[in-house]
Amino acid sequence: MTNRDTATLDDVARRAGVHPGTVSRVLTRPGRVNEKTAARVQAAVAAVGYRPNLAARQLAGGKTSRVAVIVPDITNPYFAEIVQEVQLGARDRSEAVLVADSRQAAPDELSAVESLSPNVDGLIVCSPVAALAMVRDAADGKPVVYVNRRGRNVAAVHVDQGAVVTVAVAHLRSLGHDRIAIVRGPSAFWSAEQRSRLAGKLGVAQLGPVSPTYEGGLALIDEIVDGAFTAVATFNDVTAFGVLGGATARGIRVPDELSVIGSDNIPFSAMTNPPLTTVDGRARQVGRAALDLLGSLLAGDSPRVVVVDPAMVTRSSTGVAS
Amino acid sequence: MTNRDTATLDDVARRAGVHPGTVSRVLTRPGRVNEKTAARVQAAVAAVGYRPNLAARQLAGGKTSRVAVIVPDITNPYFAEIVQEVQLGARDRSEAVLVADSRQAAPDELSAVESLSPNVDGLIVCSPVAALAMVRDAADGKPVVYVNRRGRNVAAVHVDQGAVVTVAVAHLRSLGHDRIAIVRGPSAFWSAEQRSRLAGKLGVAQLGPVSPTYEGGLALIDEIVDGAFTAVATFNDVTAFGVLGGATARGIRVPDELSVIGSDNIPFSAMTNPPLTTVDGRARQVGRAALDLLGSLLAGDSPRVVVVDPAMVTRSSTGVAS
DNA sequence: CTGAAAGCGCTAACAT
DNA sequence: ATGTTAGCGCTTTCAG
Repeated sequence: MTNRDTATLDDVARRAGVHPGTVSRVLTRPGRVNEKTAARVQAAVAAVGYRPNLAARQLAGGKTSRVAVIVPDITNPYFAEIVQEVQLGARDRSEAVLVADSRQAAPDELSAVESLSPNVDGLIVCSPVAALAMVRDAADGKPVVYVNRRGRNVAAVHVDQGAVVTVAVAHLRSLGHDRIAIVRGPSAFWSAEQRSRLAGKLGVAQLGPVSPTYEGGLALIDEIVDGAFTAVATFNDVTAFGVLGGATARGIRVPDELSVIGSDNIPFSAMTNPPLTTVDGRARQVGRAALDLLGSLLAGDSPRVVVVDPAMVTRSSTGVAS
Repeated sequence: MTNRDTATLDDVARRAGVHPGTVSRVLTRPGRVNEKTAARVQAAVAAVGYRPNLAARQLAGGKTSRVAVIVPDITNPYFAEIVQEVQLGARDRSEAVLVADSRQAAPDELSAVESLSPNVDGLIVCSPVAALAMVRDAADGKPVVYVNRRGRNVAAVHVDQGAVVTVAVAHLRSLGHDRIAIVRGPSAFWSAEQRSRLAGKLGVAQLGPVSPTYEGGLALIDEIVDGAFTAVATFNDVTAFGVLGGATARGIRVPDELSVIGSDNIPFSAMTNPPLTTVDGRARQVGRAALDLLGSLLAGDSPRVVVVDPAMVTRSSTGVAS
């Protein structure tokens, strides 16, 4: 009916015949207490089914047992997988996960960080578009891990963007293509800028920038035809779907007349017709690494950067140059 | 650098020249305080940039300003859209959103509800597979809204499952099909059972049950061929993608030889080849309604059930019977 | 309508 | 190694 009375720390203390302070120590600082009393306390905890009151804990000690994840679009399976992985990992550390969707708008991103940070132990910010200094300020001292963005002296985990381009272009060249274009993503994205830089070095043509959506890809087909490209590497899988759609609409056969390669390897990329060749962005690995990194920050380590290697996934949207 | 000192309620009180208790009243029970003092307090709040400490608020008063959403699979865009919509709405009510992914396993679902409920004002549980009574118990008195599941005397918002079947079958029949099959979803799903019941009444053949995944759909193609069905309505879009994939693999042309109709209308369903005809499950509307309903529960209203009408989305995976 | 005082459940300094 | 004592910042009685 109503709340069954929740056992409190004092209840545990009473049952174990110790002072509440001791129970607290057992629960938060293992080792600083006698083994036998600790055991007795643990038994009492189990016996009464004690569950710590997080609000009280936060108020007294500052620890929230919550982390926040901010994503540009939870509807994009790449980020959904990251969130899922973070949530799984967090569950194991008995942390809850707050999520906010920034719709890749800097103001929303900042206000999410600002409103969430007082109530979490740390934050994971995916593909931030706001200036890193502003995000840091908004986080107000709480540790933050950046995903797919790096910066001076901040913790980050990101896919090796240079490798994404290298690997895609190498795949295409091995198929005999020499009229290759890569599609630029929005310039607010760090990843887009990184790829663009490398594409320049590789002497590969660049299309766009376009928004990383189906429509963005669809709109590209004219440029592709006009440029007589035989192969195109898109910014992400959804954009690749758009290119595929545009090709179908124009009667261009993939991969016979045009090779298309995506990026991310979202599950749906295996379900298109033809199945999409893509570069795996390792969403799960990224999510897991981000949480681990946040954990190490929380433990007092200094910021590190984790670079994740992408991987070619060859399916049927790429073929030998005609 | 470190936390810029956060203004406290006492600071506001001091600045406004009133007692802290009064500030609290102004903030939580508008109307119970003199207009002029209220205005003065509001001014002080703005002046010092006061932000309430949620932990303290929860400890003292019980309100958390958080809601939890539990989904079976955040990676499924149908649920991602619901979550996105809930988060958007929650932002407007300055509530934060906790999310947990239950992987459609009853134990995970229950433990998520149990661990989250003490720290939220209410919960939205999507497509629960655990018994409703157990979920209610796990929620320990916190209001819960069920999505796509109904039960005795509980608040719920769900798509009219009967209409999903009716609409799909009507569409197919209008195209001249009379060898129609519907695909059953897992029997733990309320929606699956509802549809199955109606399919029985409609005299439509039933395939499965299969898991609501790509693989589930893929595996169905033999049954479809063996049954000489000319049209199939799947449990959700992802399953439809599997059927599409299976058809392609067997050289069966869609829609010429087989009409396929999905359910949900996830964005990707417009991006397949051919684009999928499907029944829109109104994810955003469902998400919004769930949050509103939770709000009304929180306001003290009694549980209601909101039924959302699905809508036919005709694209190119269905055609006239051959 | 507003001031005063108590206390939510816990952690962290300080004692012992 | 454990007991003791203060609060954390807020809401909510209870007075007046």
